[in-house]
Amino acid sequence: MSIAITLPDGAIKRYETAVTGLEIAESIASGLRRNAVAVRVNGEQWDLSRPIEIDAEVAIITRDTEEGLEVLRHDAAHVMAEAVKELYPETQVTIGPAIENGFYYDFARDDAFTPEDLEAIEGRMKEIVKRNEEITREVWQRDQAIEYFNGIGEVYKAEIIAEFPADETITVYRQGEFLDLCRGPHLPSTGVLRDGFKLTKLAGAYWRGDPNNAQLQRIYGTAWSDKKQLKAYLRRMEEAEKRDHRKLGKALDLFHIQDEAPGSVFWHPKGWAIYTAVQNYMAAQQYKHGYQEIKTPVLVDISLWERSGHASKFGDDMFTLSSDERDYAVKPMNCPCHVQVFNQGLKSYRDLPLRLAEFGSCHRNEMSGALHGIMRVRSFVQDDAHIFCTEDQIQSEVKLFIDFLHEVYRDFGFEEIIYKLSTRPEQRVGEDADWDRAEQALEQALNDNGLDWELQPGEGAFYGPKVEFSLKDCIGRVWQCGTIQVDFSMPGRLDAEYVAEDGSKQVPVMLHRAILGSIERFLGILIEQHAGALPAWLAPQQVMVATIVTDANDYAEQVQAALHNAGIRAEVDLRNEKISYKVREHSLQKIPAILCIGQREAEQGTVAVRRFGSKQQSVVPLEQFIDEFSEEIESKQQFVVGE
RNA sequence: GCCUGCAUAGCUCAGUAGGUAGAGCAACUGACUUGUAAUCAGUAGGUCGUUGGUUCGAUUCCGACUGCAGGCUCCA
Repeated sequence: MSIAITLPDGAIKRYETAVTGLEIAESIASGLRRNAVAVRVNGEQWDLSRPIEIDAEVAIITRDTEEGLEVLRHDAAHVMAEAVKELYPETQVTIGPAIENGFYYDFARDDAFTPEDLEAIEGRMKEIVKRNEEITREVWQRDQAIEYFNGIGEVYKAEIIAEFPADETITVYRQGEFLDLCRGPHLPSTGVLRDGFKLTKLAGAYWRGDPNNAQLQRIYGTAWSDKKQLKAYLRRMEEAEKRDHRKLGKALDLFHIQDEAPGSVFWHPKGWAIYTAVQNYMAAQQYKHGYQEIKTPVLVDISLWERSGHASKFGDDMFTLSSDERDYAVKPMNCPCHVQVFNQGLKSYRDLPLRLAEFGSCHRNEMSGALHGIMRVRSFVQDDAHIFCTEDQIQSEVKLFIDFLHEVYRDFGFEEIIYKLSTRPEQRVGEDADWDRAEQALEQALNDNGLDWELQPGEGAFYGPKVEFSLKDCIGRVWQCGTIQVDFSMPGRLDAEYVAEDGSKQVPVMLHRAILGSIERFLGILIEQHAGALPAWLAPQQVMVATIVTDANDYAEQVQAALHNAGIRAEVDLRNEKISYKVREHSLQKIPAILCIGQREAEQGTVAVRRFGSKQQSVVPLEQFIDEFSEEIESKQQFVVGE
């Protein structure tokens, strides 16, 4: 018998007997063996120590690759579980996967883990790594495994295994005294994990993600190929946290939130300047793209929400109030109101597609634990719009919308967009045939645009499937911003109709769509994306005119007036302070341009320009600066480092 | 809503093994007229989130509440 092993470079190695990944790695280079964490055999991940007995394509997985890191992180979870079992034997283990940048493990235990426990666990993990326990794979019968785990009091593990088919064999991994159900692969021994890991946080998590189940204790950690990588990651996170919109919102005096209005934002002058800049931009864009802007009431009788179906599904999350013996809801969304506008007067097929847009002020009683800065609030404004169209027009409208969204995101400097298609949920309204067509229309539009999208089965809205467009915040959390949703149900429920070509009355299809989503959330992400240093067209203060001597005050005010005349947001700083003091302060405020004005500038009609992010100055005539800066605003240029 | 943690001056934070608190910056006053990331001196500023309890005495210990943070769940 001879086994042919094909390596990634096409080379073929022959072995007389079964060979392990570790042996193959060793035979290629000792460095490769040192960095090996697992092996890919015919596309499947295997343990390095598992004998390969047939001809196979084999690739060694090393610790510095994404795939290798995933193996390391998964092992870190197991080592953590072993440490927890050693320190707190009464604890039950449940599941512990690798995740982006790290891993977690969910434990069941009556006493809560404390931050001090975390240190102890991490210390024990290091010991386990030092012990370098061999990790071995064993194949068990399902029933044998259930019996074993129940026998040692690990009922969660037994429950997981009990869901496998009765005749299925399962794999368990043994390291020291610790035995865990696992598909693998795992490292040959705990020492291979090395020291690039750290436990980071403690959290509650429901068993199987269901709030009706017991709440487990989840310990998160991060793991990297070595300590250097770990430190680099921790430094990156530290840097990223400086971009947090809540910190910048305070430091740059943009907004605040206070106890009396949880989940609602108090916008300060500078924050509101950004807000209006964004909203005005969107209004102009929507007009350009064939939308008509409307405004609908915030307080609407509850009966409308009962007819639309929102009251029964979201009643608990709606703010309601009574007055003059009528019950009202503070609108949580705009669509039923937009249908009311559509319903005024008789509509013809010639009116379609009809695109109604609104900066709709919405309130939702979000759970207290869900609130997050200005990203997740109870009071927000959507750049909402509803497109009333025929079924034939869905495809092209969705395509137009995606192009529109891309144009907007590009202007704001967003390159990385996450696309998701969410399909029919269990609790829904409408016919399955309609859902079929709606889902296909969205999928088709995504594919026509050549986008790389992810399917989220069952995550659609109750009235229709949706495409979500998400962006990441400073530490990589994903937030949904844009969306487009196909709705075959609500127009009918709310009696919308139009006269078709043949004179018959038809129910239009409604597309719900938003590009920014919640303006509040979008601004939070925008602030983080730019670390507070917004490009000139969005900066709340675009130019600061700072005097060097009081003799230049008059000229500085003339400069400010000239900037105002050119439509530039400019402030003037006449304080009796040194110019370096003013430069420092306005630089910390991340103002795009500081114009320093001294005796010379006053005499020559020039300005000394210092752009944010640069230590250079250039002295130019005032008119030239205004022209160039206006052009920069006009073209929505991204952040520019000055000459 | 659930789990864990946190709440001290306008901001960032220190502190009290239980005896009603301190720094830097900001603010205010004065001096300095200044050329590109902090001029100097002085003054003022806090019911230590709210509320019960233990105690001779609570900002500190315990409980409740509110809010915030990180997760979980939810997200029309």
